[in-house]
Amino acid sequence: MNDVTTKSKILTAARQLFVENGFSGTSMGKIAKLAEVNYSLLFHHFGNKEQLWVAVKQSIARDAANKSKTLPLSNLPFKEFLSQLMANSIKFYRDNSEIIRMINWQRLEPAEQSIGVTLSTESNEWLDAIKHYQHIGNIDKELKPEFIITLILSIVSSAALDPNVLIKDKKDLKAYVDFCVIGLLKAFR
Amino acid sequence: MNDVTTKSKILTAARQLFVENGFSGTSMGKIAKLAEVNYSLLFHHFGNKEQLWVAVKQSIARDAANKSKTLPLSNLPFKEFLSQLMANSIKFYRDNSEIIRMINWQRLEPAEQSIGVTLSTESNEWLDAIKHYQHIGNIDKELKPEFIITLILSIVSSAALDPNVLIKDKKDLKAYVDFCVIGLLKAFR
DNA sequence: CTTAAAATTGACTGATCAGTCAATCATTTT
DNA sequence: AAAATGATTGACTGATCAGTCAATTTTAAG
Repeated sequence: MNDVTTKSKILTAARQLFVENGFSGTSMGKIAKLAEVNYSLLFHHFGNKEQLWVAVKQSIARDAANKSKTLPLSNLPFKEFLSQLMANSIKFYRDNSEIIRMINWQRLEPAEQSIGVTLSTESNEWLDAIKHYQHIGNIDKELKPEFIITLILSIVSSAALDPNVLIKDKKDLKAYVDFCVIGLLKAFR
Repeated sequence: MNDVTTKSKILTAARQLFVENGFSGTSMGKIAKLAEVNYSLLFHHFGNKEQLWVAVKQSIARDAANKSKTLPLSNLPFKEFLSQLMANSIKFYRDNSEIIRMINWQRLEPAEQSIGVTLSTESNEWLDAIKHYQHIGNIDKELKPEFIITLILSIVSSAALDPNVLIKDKKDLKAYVDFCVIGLLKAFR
């Protein structure tokens, strides 16, 4: 029953290699070697490569779920709310590059079953927060909350994920976030 | 000298498979089979797998360059300019999903040399257009043109690329683009 | 202590992988 | 017509791939 150790050693190694090289770029042999574990044990503990891939995705998703809480409190002034929302989201993306890579692999590689890694299951909470700020007059009530969320999310994800030529260091990023917050305030009023 | 036909048959097949499955997800054998060409000919015409991969990237980049022109004319009213810019860009992304997939493969898979497929080399023209609209008073002169471009680009790329739960059909997209244009007009003033 | 169950090992399979090579075929040059 | 050049073929290599299996060791239960 050294099972926990061995199984988790395999999972850790698989996670690292799958995140780095994707499904078809990773071989069971390399996973076994990295985990310092007999090759056959991978199949004993996980069945086959695809089941191991699924297990890795679930493991990453579980970790991500525990670290979420990107949404600030709705009793903040709207400007602060926006500012924190963007900062939190960008930090979340930055801190969870594993998930990001995994999501991107999942998008590109032939989809067996896309259950597993996803982002922003908290959409409903976002919607509620937006509606709240519409109700107290910070956001034009004519604007569709779905559009507002989509807009914010696309800004945030690009800022955090895309390697941007125009925004190089952290100072630039901070300035850019401020620029966006001020712009969004005007846009939504 | 049936070279043109054979070589291009290989390139076409390779392009399809590389775009679908990436570098390590594609085998030379499958390319040969799809191209209906002798296996050894791939090496005779392209050297090895990586050189074929590079050739495919160049081929895609070349095609994309010919189809660019996403930038509207700067003598349009700013609102029309923004509107057309977003529509053109989204259409460009939609029409060139091959390039998009290739860029994403390139981002994920171990980078040998990232020459080849890239987007928005026209950044300078974008900058000039923004500065022009700042000069004639449509955009606040205090705002950094780089930030403005980054913002527009991130909105556009997300709208075109990310599978969005909240925006399903073309009507939604059109409405969303209008929403963004109006918002950006207010934000930049 | 005995026995059953689980963990671990190493040897093995057949398929596929990228790449080579000498021989043949087709075309062009001289 | 002869020679040279390039295109094409098929047979081959050694490495790696995912996966199997029987035998052995370790651990847990009665």
